[in-house]
Amino acid sequence: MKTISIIDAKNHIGEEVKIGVWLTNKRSSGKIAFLQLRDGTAFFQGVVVKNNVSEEVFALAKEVKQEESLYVTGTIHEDQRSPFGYEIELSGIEKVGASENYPISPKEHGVDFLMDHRHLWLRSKRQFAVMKIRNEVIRATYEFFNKEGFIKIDAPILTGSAPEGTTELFHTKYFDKDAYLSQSGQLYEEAGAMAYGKVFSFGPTFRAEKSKTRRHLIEFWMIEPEMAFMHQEESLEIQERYIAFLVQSIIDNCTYELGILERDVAVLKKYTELPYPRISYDEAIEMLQKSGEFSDIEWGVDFGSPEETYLAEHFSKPVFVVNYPKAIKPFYMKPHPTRADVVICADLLAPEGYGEIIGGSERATDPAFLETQIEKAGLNKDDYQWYLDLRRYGSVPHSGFGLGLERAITWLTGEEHIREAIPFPRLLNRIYP
RNA sequence: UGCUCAGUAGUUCAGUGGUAGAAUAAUUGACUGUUAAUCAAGAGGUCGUAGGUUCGAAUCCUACCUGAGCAGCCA
Repeated sequence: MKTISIIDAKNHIGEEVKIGVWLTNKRSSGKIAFLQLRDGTAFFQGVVVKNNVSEEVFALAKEVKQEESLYVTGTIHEDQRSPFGYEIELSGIEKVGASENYPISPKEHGVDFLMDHRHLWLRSKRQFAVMKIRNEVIRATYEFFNKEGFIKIDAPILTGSAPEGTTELFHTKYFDKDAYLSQSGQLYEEAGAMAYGKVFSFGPTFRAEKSKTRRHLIEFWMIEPEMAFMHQEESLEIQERYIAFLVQSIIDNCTYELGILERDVAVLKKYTELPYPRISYDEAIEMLQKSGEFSDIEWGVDFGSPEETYLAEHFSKPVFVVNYPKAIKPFYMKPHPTRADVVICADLLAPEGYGEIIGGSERATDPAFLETQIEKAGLNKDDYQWYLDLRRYGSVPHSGFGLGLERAITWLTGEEHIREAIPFPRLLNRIYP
């Protein structure tokens, strides 16, 4: 007898098969029992008919408990009554691991309770769907950048330099020296781009900010491409192609999961249509000033979350906001050739109020300019000598961007909160489990 | 970090000064197509913690702890 996965049930209609499963729920009557089963690939139902099985098997079907692990054997059937389309009529049940008083019931639970049981919550259907989509986004990311000629260059997680705002960095020791957990791999990716042309990183980043919103994690994963011999406009084209590719990949490969989440595929489909609109920071300020709601906003300030949502609502697709004031952006961004007060950069705002998912820019290439910038930002020049070397030895125009993985997943899945886009979220004051 | 709200049964909540409640889960029983199944039964509590007011506090007051939502910061 073949051992199969639930997701492959459609290829085994009429066959007797064996599956290793967990019980998610159970309904039974005197002569029939319905066991809701999951195996990590999908969810479907096992039917046990009293007259067709031994007394022992039916008795076992009646007493099996939520989240007990089982080997079940039976015959796969197509069935219109099943939301999954297929069922298994069981002939045998073998208990593998017991489960007493499983804490998560099919009914409602509060956030705190679920977060304390995150290790078990992951078994639930919605969490399953989100994690599968997360996996598809990661898989599609590798596919996209490989096919575009990028290579993956891993940035270090422990860094020795201490930028000015150390309050938002996690401090640790590196033997007898100070060290900090990475909050971006970008500067290292620039070194990678000068070595290998087009590179990207994918790794965890850490921000010790006291952020407490539905869009922030303390530990999150970032995808940071960096491209040599590339100006802003070409970078924006790669960014929008990348996002469209992610959307198309989950439409193609996550139909079942999107169905579980009740995510409207027609809405997602619109996000694959390129190009995405581009507006300048200046135009964005004008839109906000005319809005009524934000009419007192002045040129030079950064947008808050309500402003980003307002801007994004005016477009049915993600929108690039380009060329922000120099004063509110990091030291490494390239100054605008004709406007001293802005830099060449772009943020990509997701629709539906999900906020900024990409931040990127063209990078400054002049070593003297960068040195001044580093001083102005109050950073230690010695820590950045290696970074300045990148401009001393064959500097070229180059651009890069960073995508917040969990932000993108929250948006793509239509979830309410970023904490559900990562298996074990690290949130303000929450590091268990 | 600020503002707002909330901590009562395993869970989700009601109870706003006078005997601690419901639903659901778990347990036991009934039921041949259930989909958060249904029906019946019994069981389940240091009302976040510490003080205070009162004849009497889950309820009013003070402090603290914990969580959530929003904001700032950002991806």
